[in-house]
Amino acid sequence: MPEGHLIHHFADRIRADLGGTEIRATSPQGKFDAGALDGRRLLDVRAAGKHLFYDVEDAPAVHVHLGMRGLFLHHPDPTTPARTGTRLRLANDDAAWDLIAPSACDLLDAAEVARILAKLGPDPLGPDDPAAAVTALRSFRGPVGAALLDQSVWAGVGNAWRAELLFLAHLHPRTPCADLSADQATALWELTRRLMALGRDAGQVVSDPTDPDERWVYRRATCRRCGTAVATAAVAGRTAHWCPAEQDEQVHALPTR
DNA sequence: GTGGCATGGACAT
DNA sequence: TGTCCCTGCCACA
Repeated sequence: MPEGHLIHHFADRIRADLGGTEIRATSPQGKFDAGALDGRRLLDVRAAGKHLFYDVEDAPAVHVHLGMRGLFLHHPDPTTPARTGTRLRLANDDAAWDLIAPSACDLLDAAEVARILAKLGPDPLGPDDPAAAVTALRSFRGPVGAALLDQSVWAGVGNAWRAELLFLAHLHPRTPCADLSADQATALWELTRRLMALGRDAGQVVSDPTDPDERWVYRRATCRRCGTAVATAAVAGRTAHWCPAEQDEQVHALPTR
């Protein structure tokens, strides 16, 4: 679940529930020292790609990364007991938000936060910067299927989005980025922004707005559009899914640059 | 009950 | 490229 759209989704919800209020911070699991945050005001909750930051008044920032297995749990009743293994609970009188199994939950100073942000490429759910996004994608040395997972190219895309976006763009995951035309790269960026924004608001991957629970190729046996058996192979170390009938290897079909 | 896999990424090699 | 780490879910005994 935790690709960039969900991180933005949770940042929006947690900000709405807890932002601007004094929070109680605890670590039911005991693996995090919440003392520096407890009783202080939560100023903001920010998402950048797959990273989330809590800005707390007069305290270091909390950097959260869910990795593959982390999750946020919302409790409308803040007295609900936390499940065992809850790394961090932030609560006020109206709600509690629990963080489970993150790959990162650290207190960072401003320089360390800046260092993380500096490594990230344009975020499709951040301010629109098509020129930077297109340049980053087209100058990547490798296939587009690897570029989309590289957070320094675009920040927030994960394996599920990679599969669905490349399907909709008719791009084979092994298409070299150097072969992408500016128009293709721009179209892919715009598609990514549009769908990930729907995904952020819905709290799930949305690759067909008319049927948000469906996928075109990701983890499917057959292509939802044409029925061809979905092909899979590791691209950049993760399983890529594509429709061999609709996503040609573009070795010869070379677009204008 | 067990084992394998996974929507991620850091680090060693 | 391989290894490791955070846990949940599923298929299979």
